Amino acid sequence: MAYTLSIVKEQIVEEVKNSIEKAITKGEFTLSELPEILLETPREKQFGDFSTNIAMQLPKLTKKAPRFIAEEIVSNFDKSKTEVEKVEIAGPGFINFTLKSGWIYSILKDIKEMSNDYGKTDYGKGRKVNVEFISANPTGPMHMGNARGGAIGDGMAKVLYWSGYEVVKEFYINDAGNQIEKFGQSLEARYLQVNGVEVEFPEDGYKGEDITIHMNEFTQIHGNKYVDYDSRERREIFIAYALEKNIEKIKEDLGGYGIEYDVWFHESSLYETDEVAKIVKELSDRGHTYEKDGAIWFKATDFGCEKDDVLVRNNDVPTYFAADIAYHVNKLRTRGFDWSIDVWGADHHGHVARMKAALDAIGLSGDKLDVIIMQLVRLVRKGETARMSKRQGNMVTLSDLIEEVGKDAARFFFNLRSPESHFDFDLDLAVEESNDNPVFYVQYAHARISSILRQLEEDLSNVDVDYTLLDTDEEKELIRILAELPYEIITAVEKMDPSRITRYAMDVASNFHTFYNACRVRTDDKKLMKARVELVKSVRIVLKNVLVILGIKAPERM
RNA sequence: GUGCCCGUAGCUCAGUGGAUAGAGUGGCAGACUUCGAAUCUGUUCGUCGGGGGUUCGAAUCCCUCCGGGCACGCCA
Repeated sequence: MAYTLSIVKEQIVEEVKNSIEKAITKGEFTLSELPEILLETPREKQFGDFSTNIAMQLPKLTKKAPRFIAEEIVSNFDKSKTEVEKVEIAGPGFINFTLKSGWIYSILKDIKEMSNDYGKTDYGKGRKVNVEFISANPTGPMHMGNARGGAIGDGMAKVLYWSGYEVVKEFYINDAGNQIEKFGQSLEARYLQVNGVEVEFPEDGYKGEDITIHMNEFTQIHGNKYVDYDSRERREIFIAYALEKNIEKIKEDLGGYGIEYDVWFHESSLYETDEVAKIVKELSDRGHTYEKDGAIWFKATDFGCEKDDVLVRNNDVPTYFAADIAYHVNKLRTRGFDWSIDVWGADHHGHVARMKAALDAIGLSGDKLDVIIMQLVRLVRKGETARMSKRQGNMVTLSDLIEEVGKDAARFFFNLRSPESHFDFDLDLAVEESNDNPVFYVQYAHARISSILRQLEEDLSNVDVDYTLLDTDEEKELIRILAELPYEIITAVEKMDPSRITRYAMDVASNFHTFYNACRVRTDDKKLMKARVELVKSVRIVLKNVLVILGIKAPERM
């Protein structure tokens, strides 16, 4: 999967290295270690196709002026080994390369050959990575924060896959622990109320209407016979019933949101297999725990954390933290993932350091875990921010959102900003201006191309393709953007930010629309027309691939 | 109080050591007898939160202060 662009860049980097070595051989300067040579694309066209700042990196190491070094590199640079036409020194010591005009056209050949795979690389070398996201509590429906996590997590999984990783998408079902207890108490109270028994509702219980609905339906099916049951027993029955319903609903909603998981991992399974107890014992055996006030503590402070944390409470019930350690050990050791990426809300950021510390303590490197912390979504309604709480039951659910703004818009919108940006979701605006949503801008470009290709049915198969006819600024600029796709995807992986792909999509669409208004595809000049048809086809491939990554439809008509 | 995230155009955000800080949106002025005007073109808009420092060069790195969010539990 060697793309034209990477070959062209590599040649230049190699030749810059050679030039520096030649200068050293001639005794112009000395250098113990050569820093990495980076080629960047200059903002201004006048500075050529690529530039490097290497001459400005070297003064410290060589004790020579940057311009002197730049001149040495340029005078030793052998253009014939590259696609370079012109080398210039500019500003404080930039070396700017202008390429021969024909080089970009082979990008179009790359795209045509790889088609639906264009953009894929072997960057990840098949390393196994687990992406865990949303992992909403199954005690109720998913909310807008989960929607953001879903768009980010699924997008992240896609760019990893496109970069040559072996990816597993996973949902961690928190079906154990304290909140399940509360869930059971809430269900029980509603059941009794539904059946005419006056009881007080638990103060910190789940107040959402969904709890009552569950128990209404349950009563219709099973009647009121549980009124006289043992409390503990009936709670378990209610929990099992409602949990299954909720998980079903979560799967259904996520299907409507375009997200399919490979693995649904039950927290409760970690207790069934005793993995939680085993991991606590393993930490103890390694000497990283102690007892205090009847509880077992993890010595997180030994691993750079600010305070220690409880693993097992004084009532012998393990904490969520203990289960989470067992879960990550299960991912990284039992199942052998090389890398675990979790998407968490900002309210959990304090958990990151101790989680990594625990993995270090267990002898697995905490570096194998990366957590994408996304800032919380704040809901704005009628200009006012609304607090959302599952227990208060006043939230906007994922299915509400999809119903109002549509799957594509929601997916696009939640991947518009980088995860760490604070995000105000103005519901009124999203509903009211849904036609102005940028998702349509990108989809429109795809539909427009499809329309063009539908209409240009004239048989051009006898005409040879001559890409060099595509020589306007708009055409060349468009081709350059198309060439970036594989690197944009890799950058999204490196920065752990799939929203880069959304912005890239808009960039492609924008350049296409500009081209469309400047150049006519249908012309009397059949050779030119053929070349433009091929260009337009390439744009469609890139748009489609990008929309696949984002989980958004690429419509042929709209 | 301590830790983390954020502060860039009227608004929403890119840019995290390079050249004259960019998009979208809004405002203004234009472009369809011609491949889809859900589009395009031009134009307006900046104490990069304030101050100090590091260096050839800082929105970007360091220090400090201000403002907003989150966390600091034997909750998850």
